[in-house]
Amino acid sequence: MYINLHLILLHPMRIEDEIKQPIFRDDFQKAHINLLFTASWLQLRQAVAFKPYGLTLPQFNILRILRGQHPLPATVALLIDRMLDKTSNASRIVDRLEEKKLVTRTVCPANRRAVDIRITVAGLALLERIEQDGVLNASDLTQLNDAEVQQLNGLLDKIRSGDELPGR
Amino acid sequence: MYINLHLILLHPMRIEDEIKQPIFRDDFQKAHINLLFTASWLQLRQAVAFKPYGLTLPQFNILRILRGQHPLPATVALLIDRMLDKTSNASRIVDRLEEKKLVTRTVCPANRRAVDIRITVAGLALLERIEQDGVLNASDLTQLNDAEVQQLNGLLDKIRSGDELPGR
DNA sequence: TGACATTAAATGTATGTACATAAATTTGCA
DNA sequence: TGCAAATTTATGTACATACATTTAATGTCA
Repeated sequence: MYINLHLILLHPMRIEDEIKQPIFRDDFQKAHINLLFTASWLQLRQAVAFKPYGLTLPQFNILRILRGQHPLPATVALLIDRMLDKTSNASRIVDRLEEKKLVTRTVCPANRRAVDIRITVAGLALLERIEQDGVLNASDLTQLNDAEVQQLNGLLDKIRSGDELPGR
Repeated sequence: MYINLHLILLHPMRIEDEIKQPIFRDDFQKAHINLLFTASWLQLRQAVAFKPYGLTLPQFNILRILRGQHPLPATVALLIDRMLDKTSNASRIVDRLEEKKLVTRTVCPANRRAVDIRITVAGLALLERIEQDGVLNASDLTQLNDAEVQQLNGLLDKIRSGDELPGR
């Protein structure tokens, strides 16, 4: 039930082998934990890969959204709309990118409530360097072949299909 | 590439249908995002389910570890060892459980560096109530059948197999 | 014994998430 | 026109993660 993440990160093995509580109730429970655990594993690998560049994952993602817009600006509302998690706080992530001179913030002249956010030359250069170093490829699912990846996508889509959030 | 979590939470659909950037580079990239995304989806469902009980997920997990030890105490070191993420801060999560009178902290008489942490009667009662209300089952992978769940476990195990963390 | 290393927990700092609220601007309509 | 509602961003609080450092107690060994 409870797993030591860093141990597995360094010495990958089947999830049973790291479980302290003896067994899972059933394969469903195992899959549930396995899913959360594998996602953490991927995220930690990514975070470690980005660390040498002084970026966190959310900061990297926002930079990429901004590059997608470049040379047009993005507003905070656009960033929120495109981020993985809608409720996270784009304003403060942009604060940190601004401190590092990777983005600029200017009041939108057409609508003074809004803020135009633009990636800087330094921001573009940093993204390019990260991509040229192959940081993204390092965290790919290289252990799976094409058929397996398609299977996985089907299963994950199915998990989220056909039901509503209970009690809301 | 970037997905609106809360929309999907309320209206599950295939992951392509929520993507703002037009397409994935390939099925591998899609599976990567799909995995992170589905795990967030499960976690958010769980967090929402625990909210009425005034617990966060890490707090709930630590309570369960403590019940597993009960009536013996656990040390902070034992909690860290059994938690999903070894580097998270068990001390401060125990702080919050202690404020809610769900656990007690006493200096270990045999080793005054260590702290004995025990679940209280109120803590045990809360766990029982949560489980009787079926909160755990609500977040199961009910959309999959037995064969699919086994397939999923195999694929997830395979993702983490056979390589080391690059550059560490 | 006493100096030094080791261990266990707590604390500090930076970041991010989740959620509520505030502040400024714009919109819309009586 | 003028005032309420809506929009856009920023801020505040609580909690958690990640990582470094501190504090206290114990262990080791010359």
